[in-house]
Amino acid sequence: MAITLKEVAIRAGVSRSAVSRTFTDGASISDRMRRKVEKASRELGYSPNALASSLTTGRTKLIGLVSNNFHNPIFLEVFDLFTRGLQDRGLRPLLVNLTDETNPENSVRMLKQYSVDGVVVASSTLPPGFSKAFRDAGVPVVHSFGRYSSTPQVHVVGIDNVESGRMAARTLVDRGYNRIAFLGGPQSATSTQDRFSGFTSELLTHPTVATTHSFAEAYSFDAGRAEMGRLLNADTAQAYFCGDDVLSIGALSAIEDKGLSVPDDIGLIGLNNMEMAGWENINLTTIHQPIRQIVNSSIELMVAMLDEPDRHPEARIFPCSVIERGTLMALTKSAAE
Amino acid sequence: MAITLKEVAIRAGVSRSAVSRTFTDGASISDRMRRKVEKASRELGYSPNALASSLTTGRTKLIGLVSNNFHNPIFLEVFDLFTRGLQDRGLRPLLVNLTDETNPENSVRMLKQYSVDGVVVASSTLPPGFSKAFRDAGVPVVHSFGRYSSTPQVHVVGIDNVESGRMAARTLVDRGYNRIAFLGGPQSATSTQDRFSGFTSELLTHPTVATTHSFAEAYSFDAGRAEMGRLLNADTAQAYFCGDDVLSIGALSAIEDKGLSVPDDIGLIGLNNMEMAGWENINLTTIHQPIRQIVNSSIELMVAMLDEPDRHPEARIFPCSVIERGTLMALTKSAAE
DNA sequence: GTAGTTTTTGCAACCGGTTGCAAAACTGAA
DNA sequence: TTCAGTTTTGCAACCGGTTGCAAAAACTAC
Repeated sequence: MAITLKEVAIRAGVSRSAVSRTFTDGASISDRMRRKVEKASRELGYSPNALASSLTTGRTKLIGLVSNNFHNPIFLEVFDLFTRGLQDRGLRPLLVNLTDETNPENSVRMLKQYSVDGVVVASSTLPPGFSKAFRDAGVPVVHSFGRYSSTPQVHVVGIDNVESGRMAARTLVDRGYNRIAFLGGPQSATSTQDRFSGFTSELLTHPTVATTHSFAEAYSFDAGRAEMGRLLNADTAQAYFCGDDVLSIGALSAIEDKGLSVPDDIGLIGLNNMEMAGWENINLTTIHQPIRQIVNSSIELMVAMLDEPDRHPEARIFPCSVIERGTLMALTKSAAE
Repeated sequence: MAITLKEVAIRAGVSRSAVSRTFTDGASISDRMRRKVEKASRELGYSPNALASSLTTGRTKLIGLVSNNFHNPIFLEVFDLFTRGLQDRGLRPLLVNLTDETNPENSVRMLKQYSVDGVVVASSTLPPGFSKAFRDAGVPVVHSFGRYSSTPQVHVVGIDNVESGRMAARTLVDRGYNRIAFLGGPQSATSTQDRFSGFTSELLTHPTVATTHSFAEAYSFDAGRAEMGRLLNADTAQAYFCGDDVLSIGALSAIEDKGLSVPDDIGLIGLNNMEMAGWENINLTTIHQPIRQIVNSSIELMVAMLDEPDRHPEARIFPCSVIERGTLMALTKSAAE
């Protein structure tokens, strides 16, 4: 069906090697020969079979893009950035959806069968052990939005979630709130765990501040809305740190349903700074996570690893910052209440 | 580096064919032999190279998943459904992001180089000519969310966008609105064009109803918000049909910013019935597009085509229905004003 | 024109599998 | 035991490319 190198060789009246070399840059071939081959392949509509060549070169330019975050709209942007960034470098993302799958075995096997050159794990919820499984299988791997460690076993690019939790706690305390709560994503997510741990550790230095916590079932609008709906029946926190903007926005919706208002009745701080957070009628105070840098840096790291697979594992951590908007009460010197 | 069939053969003391046949179901091999081979491969950690085998079998189980809708959150669900559905059938999605790319040539070439077994174009904005390019290149293709035609040149699965436009117009007219407007997605999108054409054609039968139209720059919250922001300064429509829920929700936000209220000041009807549309504080009246069925049906069609590539092109069109919520004024017998 | 050097070319083996074919091994009936 | 029929096995060619190597061709300088 498709035109092969052999057919081009015959038509051009040259050896198969000559055709191959025409399409391999850096190969030794004369201009005259190259022109002959190019003419023939143009006439036949030939284009080389990337998979066949991968057999001998050992490179497929296939990159496994593994994720389980298919409900947080921020990940649509993440996929957009990843796919375009990879494409721009001639790499092809083989997408693996891990929803409902927690162990790496199957994905590792599958991606090895397809001889991917590397794997990007794009997930804020999978544990480090997950990406380690790829490393152990000899596949270059970078974990984007993964858990920060000072002694990384695997390349990690993201933010320091513990610090972001601290930052949120500090911000709430500075505003004078003294009954505050953590509304996290799924408890099994490493990002939730770390944000929570930073949040509570920071509060140890403020023993007068009362704190509670709960977890939404997923990083999604609806989960945030549902969880806040429940909390409003019982909880009495003055302000919440929501582990993600989607949770905040879902929560906001639940608060409005109850006829309460933000920030007058309840304060809210999110994390991510997604586009919607900036809308006038949402106007969410939030912690900015530099998605674009994280993705680009992950891609660069991946590309670097293709040349140097045994590169020493590295953690690339980007700083977060508080984006002041309108869902917290104004900064005050003294504690409120 | 990775274990090959040959090494397994040596270890098991059998021929290479025997190993190959062990991993090919339907192949003629005795139980005793199979056990020997399985033991050896287990010991070595062998798993067959899918790409090498594709060379002789002509099947890669790779499916190109081509889209340019990386800003409409509904597509995160679409990707979720596609990737899981394909995975469940042993197929691997090779994701192609077409943002900023309007001609099919490059994608066709690239996907042929990777010998994909088929291509799913998941886009409501690409013209039919785009998917035809794949068919012309001899690649099985199904266009999901594509333009309906009674004489399809290519397999199409989706809704009848023209009819959905008519449905929206009818709904608005029935509610008694007589100054109504169309707020579409990008004008270049086929779905926008068709919804608009259905909308206006329906209004031909209601000559007393005044109508205007405009187009957002993208199918995104922000584009809807921006466009409605502009319209509120000039336009005087009583109700809008927004070509997508994201536009409606963006528009809603702009309306609230102006201090106007829905449906008292302005009526709104969307399309898609995304999850957020059901939130109490949004409560959007909208036209339901059966995403899940469309995706599943697309996958089934794709699978069928793998066995029967020359299948006659088919259009699978799913019906839409109006979901009554709170952004239109109540049904009335007489025209309002 | 010759010898030495560099570039270009084709041969043939290889990448990691599959598969048609004929020989080998097994089966069961006579 | 023999023999036809069936199943299992290995050989060798093939899938569509790449690449080391040596021969051929093209330069270079004398």
